[in-house]
Amino acid sequence: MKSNQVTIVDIANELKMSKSTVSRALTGHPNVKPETRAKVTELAEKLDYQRNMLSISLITNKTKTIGIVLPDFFTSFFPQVVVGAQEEAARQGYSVIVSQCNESYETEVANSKVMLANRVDGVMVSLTKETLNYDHWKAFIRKKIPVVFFNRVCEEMMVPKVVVNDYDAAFQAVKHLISIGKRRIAHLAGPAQLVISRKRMNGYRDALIKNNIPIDEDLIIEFDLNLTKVKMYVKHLLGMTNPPDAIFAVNDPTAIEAIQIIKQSGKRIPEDIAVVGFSDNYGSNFIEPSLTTIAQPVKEIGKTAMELLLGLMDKDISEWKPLIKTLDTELVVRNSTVKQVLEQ
Amino acid sequence: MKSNQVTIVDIANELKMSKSTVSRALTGHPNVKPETRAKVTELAEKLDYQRNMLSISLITNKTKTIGIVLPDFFTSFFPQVVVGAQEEAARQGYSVIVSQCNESYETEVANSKVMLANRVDGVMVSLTKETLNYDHWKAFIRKKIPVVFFNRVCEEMMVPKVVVNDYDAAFQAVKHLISIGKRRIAHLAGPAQLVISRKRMNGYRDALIKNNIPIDEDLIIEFDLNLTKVKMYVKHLLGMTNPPDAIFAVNDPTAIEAIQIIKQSGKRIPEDIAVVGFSDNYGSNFIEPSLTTIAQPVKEIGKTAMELLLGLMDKDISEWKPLIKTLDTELVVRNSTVKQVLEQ
DNA sequence: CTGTTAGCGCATTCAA
DNA sequence: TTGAATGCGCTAACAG
Repeated sequence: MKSNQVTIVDIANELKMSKSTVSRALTGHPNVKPETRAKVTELAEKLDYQRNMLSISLITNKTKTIGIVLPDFFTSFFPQVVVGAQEEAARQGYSVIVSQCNESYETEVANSKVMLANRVDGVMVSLTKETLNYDHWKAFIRKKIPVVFFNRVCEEMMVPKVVVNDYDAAFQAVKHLISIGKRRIAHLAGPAQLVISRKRMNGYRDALIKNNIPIDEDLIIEFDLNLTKVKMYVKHLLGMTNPPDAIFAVNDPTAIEAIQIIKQSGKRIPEDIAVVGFSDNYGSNFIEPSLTTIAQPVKEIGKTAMELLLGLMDKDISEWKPLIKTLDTELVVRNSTVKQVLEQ
Repeated sequence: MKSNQVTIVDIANELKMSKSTVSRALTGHPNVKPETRAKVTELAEKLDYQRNMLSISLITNKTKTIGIVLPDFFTSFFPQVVVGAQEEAARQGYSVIVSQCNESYETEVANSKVMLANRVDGVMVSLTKETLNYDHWKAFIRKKIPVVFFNRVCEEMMVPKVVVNDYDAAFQAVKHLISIGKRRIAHLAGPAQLVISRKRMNGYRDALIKNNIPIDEDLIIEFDLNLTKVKMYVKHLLGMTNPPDAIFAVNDPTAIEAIQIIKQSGKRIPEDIAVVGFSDNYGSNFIEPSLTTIAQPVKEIGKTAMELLLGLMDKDISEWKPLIKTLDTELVVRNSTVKQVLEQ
């Protein structure tokens, strides 16, 4: 089936000149008579000629396409990261191809193959909660295709990463709980294979220790982020003989789930039990009580990761520095810890 | 810069055979001695050979890539559509390239150019709220690149579309409000250039008429979906001498915004004023009171649109039928209209 | 069964 | 300033 798109040959024939001249005229090559260039560009415009990036990619071995691989598309977090990343990519003349993995390691591997097949010039990756093996990403490095991790990063790979100050943020969140008088602070933690889970956990532990509050391992529940399990955990916590007076959740969806269970139980938030989340997802400001949480600079994470990635583009692999950018977060205090004065 | 990826030539040289034999062995061509094929595939495996889709695309004039252009990534709606679409695309061996437009017409045009430059085999489009000119999409048809609209469709283009029964759903929603005793039902409507806005508006009007309730134009507020304006509108409605006893909002974010304003005003939901939204977005089930809304089969919308699009792939343009698929929605009754019995 | 050749659309030598 | 020739990696048509 013949192409329906106009090619350089079409223009050359029409204008009775060589393809190379047309090509030069179209690519802004200096050695073209202005008059010739005018004729060519005019006809190209008229015919709605579009350069075939495929052939150029074949020649240059560059596709000007960046792959973004995400663990999920469920909350507002990752889509917003994509927005930031895409803007930056567009600014630098790159397109973006996105795929999400439904938090499945196998899908992640499959998606990495898609990126390879599409000959992306680089990938921006956030790992699924299942991912423990990184061979599929190491293969990119072997092929000299740069990889940048963000949010859910791979510690053992020496590549650029964009993260937030998870440890500090968690520390601040727990400190905030302590400052409002809470002492038995539970932690609904993410799976230990995720670096962010461990960092938030450490921030939690250290905040307690620094404030001379003994750590009660019974108040720490680590789980796989499967939200259906939160109900059971929260009920368990509430039913303890010495129940917690606060919960620090590893992320907002977990915190939101927890809030609903606590409300059903009849306990008051924050008086009986305060709740803090992480990320300031969509919805966290209008759940009742509104959720105190750690706001991440979502779009900036995407933008920064893309900048880091594109920065490696023209460099030799020997110059790839495993730079780690740590962005700042902000504790957003809402009603789930401190009742706010209603503003009109 | 030489490619770092293994090519067929590399394998052919290593094995001292012709490139065509290697190619045949790798593509599953029947006329290859099993022994030869074994040798080739083994070496390909070992060298981590990856077919360069670029050259194949150049030959076949097909990229096996579908573009998805969305108005925004703000709510959970469009990302979920992408998930459905991507799954179906992957199933049929296609990749997907996504871009979102921040509800800007100009960005939509720019994104359409990106899709063209990337030589997508087809596009799945939902229009921005600003879009009134469709030349950029008509250009696709001229180039024989199929276009399928979904959700925010273009009426004047005769191409396949995937929508939900917006009219019926709106009708049901308003009928539901009437059934619980509401009579002065306001409508926060979307901009008239969006077909979905008009259909929902018509469903709203007809439901009132069918139930012998006079339409009060003062209760109908059409706006550009800019959420910051909702506060003003709702306050205006609440301040009327004869205020509405219900609000039907064109989408969930609007309804959620409305609920918050109403709560601040001290009015009770649903006793004083009931609220219904549209789409069942993330968050609608946990806002308080939880939002009665119309649930859309989000992933199925994506899947269906992709099926329709891929169905056109091998067909001649003369066979493209402007099929319109209308998917069913479901009224989800929650506390913003009828207080539910708490389930444990 | 395997090798040879041509060509997809373009940019880029080298010649003129 | 322009034209002709080469090749990016691969498949397919044509010979053996």
